[in-house]
Amino acid sequence: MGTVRPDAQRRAGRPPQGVLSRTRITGAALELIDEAGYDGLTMSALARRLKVAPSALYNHAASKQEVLRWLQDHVMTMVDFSAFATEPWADAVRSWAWSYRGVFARHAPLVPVIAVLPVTDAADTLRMYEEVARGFLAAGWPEDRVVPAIVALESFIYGSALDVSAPSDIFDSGALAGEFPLFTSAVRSSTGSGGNAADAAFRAGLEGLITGLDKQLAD
Amino acid sequence: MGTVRPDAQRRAGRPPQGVLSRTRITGAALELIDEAGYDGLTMSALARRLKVAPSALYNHAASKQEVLRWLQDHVMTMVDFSAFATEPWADAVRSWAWSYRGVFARHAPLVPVIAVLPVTDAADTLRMYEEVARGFLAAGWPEDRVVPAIVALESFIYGSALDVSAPSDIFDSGALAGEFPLFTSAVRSSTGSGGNAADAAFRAGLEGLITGLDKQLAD
DNA sequence: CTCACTAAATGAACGACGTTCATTTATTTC
DNA sequence: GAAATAAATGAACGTCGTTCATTTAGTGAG
Repeated sequence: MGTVRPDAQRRAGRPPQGVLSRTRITGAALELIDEAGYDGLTMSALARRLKVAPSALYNHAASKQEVLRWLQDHVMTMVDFSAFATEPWADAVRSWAWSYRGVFARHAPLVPVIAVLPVTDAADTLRMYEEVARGFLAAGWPEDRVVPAIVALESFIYGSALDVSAPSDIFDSGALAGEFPLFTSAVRSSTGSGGNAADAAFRAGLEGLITGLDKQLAD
Repeated sequence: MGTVRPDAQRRAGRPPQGVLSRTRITGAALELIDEAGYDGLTMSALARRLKVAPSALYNHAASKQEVLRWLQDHVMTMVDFSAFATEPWADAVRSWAWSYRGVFARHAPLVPVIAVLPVTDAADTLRMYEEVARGFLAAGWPEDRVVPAIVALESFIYGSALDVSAPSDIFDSGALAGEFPLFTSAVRSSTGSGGNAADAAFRAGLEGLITGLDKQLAD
């Protein structure tokens, strides 16, 4: 009897073929974030986009935290670490770090999530670490110093990713400028020289880290 | 007629002497965090501790965000930057950075707040920046490179503070260990050598940054 | 083939949280 | 002394993450 109603609401009960999956949820979450930012990423909005009731999500993800974990692992695939296979260590680190920061600057709210979340079962994330570790070892790093060095670089990268999303006038001392003349003047003279402030800080720190770590290796 | 009832509930209307203030709200928030962590820091819990209705808080703070801003500024006073007045640049940076990281490791949830929040009207925060800037200038840093260097150090410090609050088994590759042998082995050999993993990474990165930045200055 | 079991959807409901608003009372200002 | 402002109460709201009973479809054992 009933004709097919394409946009009709789904009846209750298990649908003929699966509607949801980790992949589809992660994809929808990414689209949502691009359109509405992380504030727009709510379980309801996610469900709406997937044309599903919010509670249906909980048949696949145990919590919103888990969705964020999937997201983090997926976002990690956007980081370009290919240079470790071809370039010398310093160049590879430089290219990897810029890519890494760029990706997470657009996903700053994930940073606190990542930093605290175990990497277990995050295959894509582990893939990156494996290749980066290979690059360090190939450059002659002793095995026991590889992970601390990577963690140090990552800490800098995460902090810098947060810094990118800061407003450009973050250091505006406002009415208190008179009380803090040295700093106020230094802020002016660094922004005055053109170019993005966050980029300048990242470049300075990254180059410092690269030469500093390299020097540690020589000792 | 009515005897004084010390623990009686307050009547509506403005009380004879002020009950709330920025200082008292910030203090109560800190106590609350110490006892119940940042998850326990809700406007209701804050109000309860101050023996006040939740809505009363909004006569003083425009939002919870503003309370966090106060908190951030207050927490900043716990950072010890006194070494800039007495020690040589590298030693001062080292001592400041360790203190800074230590403080914010205990206040990791503030990190994303800080990184995005303008410093305007945060007098205590500006006080620190002023003194740090003075130290850099005294060490011969050109004015236009002071702020990028400070921001680079801060980015590293914030990222490292997040790292401290990560679980120690964050790099446990679990069932996937077989697929990523180099990284898995490197993780084992770095944790095996005793000592705190986060501390080792922070030390490596900080020393790298200090020598790297110092070298940039020489050029 | 059938029957139990499991997977996956709906929709109603909950509790917590941040926040707003009308109201009341005290203090400050003119 | 009157008017304006500051600061409290208490009720209410909307959103969000999450749970649960219910319904339906696929799956596997005998």
